Amino acid sequence: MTQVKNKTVKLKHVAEAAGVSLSTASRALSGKAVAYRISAHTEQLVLSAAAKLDFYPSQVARSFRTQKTKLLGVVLPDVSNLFFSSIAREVTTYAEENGYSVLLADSRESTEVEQKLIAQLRAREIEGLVISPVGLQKEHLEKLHATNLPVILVDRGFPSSPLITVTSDHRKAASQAMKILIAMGHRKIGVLQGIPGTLPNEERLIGIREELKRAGLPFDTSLIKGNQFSESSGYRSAKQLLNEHFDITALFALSNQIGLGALRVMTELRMKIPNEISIITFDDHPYSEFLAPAMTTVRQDVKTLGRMAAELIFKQIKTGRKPRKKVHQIPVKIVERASVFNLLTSEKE
Amino acid sequence: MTQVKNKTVKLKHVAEAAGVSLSTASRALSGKAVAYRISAHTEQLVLSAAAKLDFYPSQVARSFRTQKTKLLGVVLPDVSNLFFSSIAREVTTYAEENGYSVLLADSRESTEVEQKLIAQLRAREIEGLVISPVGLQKEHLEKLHATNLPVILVDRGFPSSPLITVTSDHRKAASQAMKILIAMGHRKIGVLQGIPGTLPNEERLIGIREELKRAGLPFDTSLIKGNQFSESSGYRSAKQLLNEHFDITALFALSNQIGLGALRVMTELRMKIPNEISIITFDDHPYSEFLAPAMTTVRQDVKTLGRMAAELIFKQIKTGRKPRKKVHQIPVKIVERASVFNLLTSEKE
DNA sequence: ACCCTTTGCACAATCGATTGTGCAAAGGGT
DNA sequence: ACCCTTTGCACAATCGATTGTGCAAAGGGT
Repeated sequence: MTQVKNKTVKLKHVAEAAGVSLSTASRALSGKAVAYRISAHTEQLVLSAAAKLDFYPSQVARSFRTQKTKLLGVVLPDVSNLFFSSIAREVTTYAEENGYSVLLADSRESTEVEQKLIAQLRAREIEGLVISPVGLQKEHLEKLHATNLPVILVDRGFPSSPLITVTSDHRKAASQAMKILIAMGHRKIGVLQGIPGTLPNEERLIGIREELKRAGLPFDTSLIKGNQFSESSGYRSAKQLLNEHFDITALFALSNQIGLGALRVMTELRMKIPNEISIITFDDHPYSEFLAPAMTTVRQDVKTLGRMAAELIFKQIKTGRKPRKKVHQIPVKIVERASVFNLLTSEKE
Repeated sequence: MTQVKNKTVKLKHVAEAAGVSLSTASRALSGKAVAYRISAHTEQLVLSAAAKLDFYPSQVARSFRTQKTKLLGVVLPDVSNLFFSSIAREVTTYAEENGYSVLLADSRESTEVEQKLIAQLRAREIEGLVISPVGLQKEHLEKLHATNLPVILVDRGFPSSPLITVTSDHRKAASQAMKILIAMGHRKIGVLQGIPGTLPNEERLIGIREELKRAGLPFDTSLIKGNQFSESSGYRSAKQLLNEHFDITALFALSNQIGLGALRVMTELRMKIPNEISIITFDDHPYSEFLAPAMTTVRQDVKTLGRMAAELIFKQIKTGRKPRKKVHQIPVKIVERASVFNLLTSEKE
């Protein structure tokens, strides 16, 4: 359907121009000429008429008739965060390659708007949903899942849920980061957490606890602060932690935004990293290596996260079957740079 | 239309359950009870039947009938770049508030895929398009514009085109940045440009030239390198520039990604910023102030860019009239930090 | 009691494509 | 020459909502 100055060319016009019926025009245009024994000659008539009229079929009429929208929903808590926008990019690119379009929505870390957005997307009859949910409630998602709408969760999942999830190996990631800190002699490590109760946060805490235990160190919950994966939460909790525990030597920030908040505190307090305080932060970033000092980070394989989510959703859309494997864990990589001080080899301040 | 285990509840079922006709059910549900004199009692019957059946109307059927999709297309050259993802966020949020959904597409800086994506979006009958085009070709966009589809360009526009554009005041921005460099005593300034021929790039070059002229300095085109707004282009051109001009004291990077490439060159060459080389880069970033050293940047008001694009597109969709003003220029702000060396007050190396 | 207006809803067309089916004409075999 | 198969297309139903219009019943005025 091409709109030229309020006049829309429809299949009817193509059929008339080619001197054939609607059905013949439709079949010729959708490459079904052979299957329906349209002669090569009529096929050409239709194709050239369509080309001349600059016709393209209305997707909404087609969707309506075929009951397939070729629409994929993508819901993210913050599209402007590199972590999520990278996932969005992978998924949209993959979708486009498969002839699907992506409806993108931003839940702003609110379960309430998340639910509204999902309702909107369902009304639009998306064929699948890729979502990084806020992660505190799962009922609305499990209901969706039970409905047979293909749903893939990215990053934030739920323990022992039937929902299919693609996420990093948070536990191992956190434990490895802690291992580095401990190996460098750090004993009192503040944790700047994200949203308590969300899977990434809890898994990371488990990893942290495991590593502390392995080193024979106590798991002191007063060293864990924060309630959002945001810069402001990181800022507040870093400040509070440094206030309450004068002898903290290292901070572990559980997201890039939280890390940013911690950095702000350090500049305000004129605390030198790593000499006065060591930092490791979750999520690598192009800028990480150019920070003062270069930041040691936990790099999630965001490309693979996005790509696997895309692959899983399309497999499900095509086969109509849910994958057996519930949780797909992607390995992470610690990128060691210069933000961790070695308390053992260096002289202490 | 609610799907529960392959069974879809349609308006028909609601009407039957309420014991009314399709038309009455439709009108009761869309709040037209009063206008069509549906009694409060029947209205209630319909509403509770719909609630009980968990009915919601099929947007595709509705779109098909009303010829309104309530769909907005957004096309960006790189969704994962903070500059663009921030625009995406503003536009999607605004769209959602207005009952519209956003179809997001990523052109990967290719005019060819941009055209394909636009064709896809048109086939889906979007009611408006917000696009940051690649910026080298405009014919396909002007054709769209002539078609009466509301189109708003963001960031990259075209000189003397009927297309409505929201963009920063690139000329003034670049000129102010140059003014700072010149005031600090820099005379030989390398420019790491983006895609030549695109409006932001050309406007920035004009601003640069104007400021040089004002200062009585020559505009040396051999000091301008680069062909993409990407990190790799920034890397290559910074390297080349430093090779060919041993006496360059400052670099002006025309995008955040380009700046990243320049930073990489400096670490490889172990050149100290700002002592050995000064840098100003376009586009501010949360990390900019924590870089080594804190980066002086040109901060585009990306929220306003996105918001104004959203406002303009919806005004156009609602009124059906194109705004008279073609180019909406948003002021920028220079954020002075520590990446520019003052050659005049400090001793020279 | 009669007529006119208002109330309260139902009928049926419609949006633009896709697709199962049917039928005439052409072709082919004996 | 007759019959059967194949070729090549057209007819008409259909997807699920919205909306202009019409009509019976109720109400109201004199």
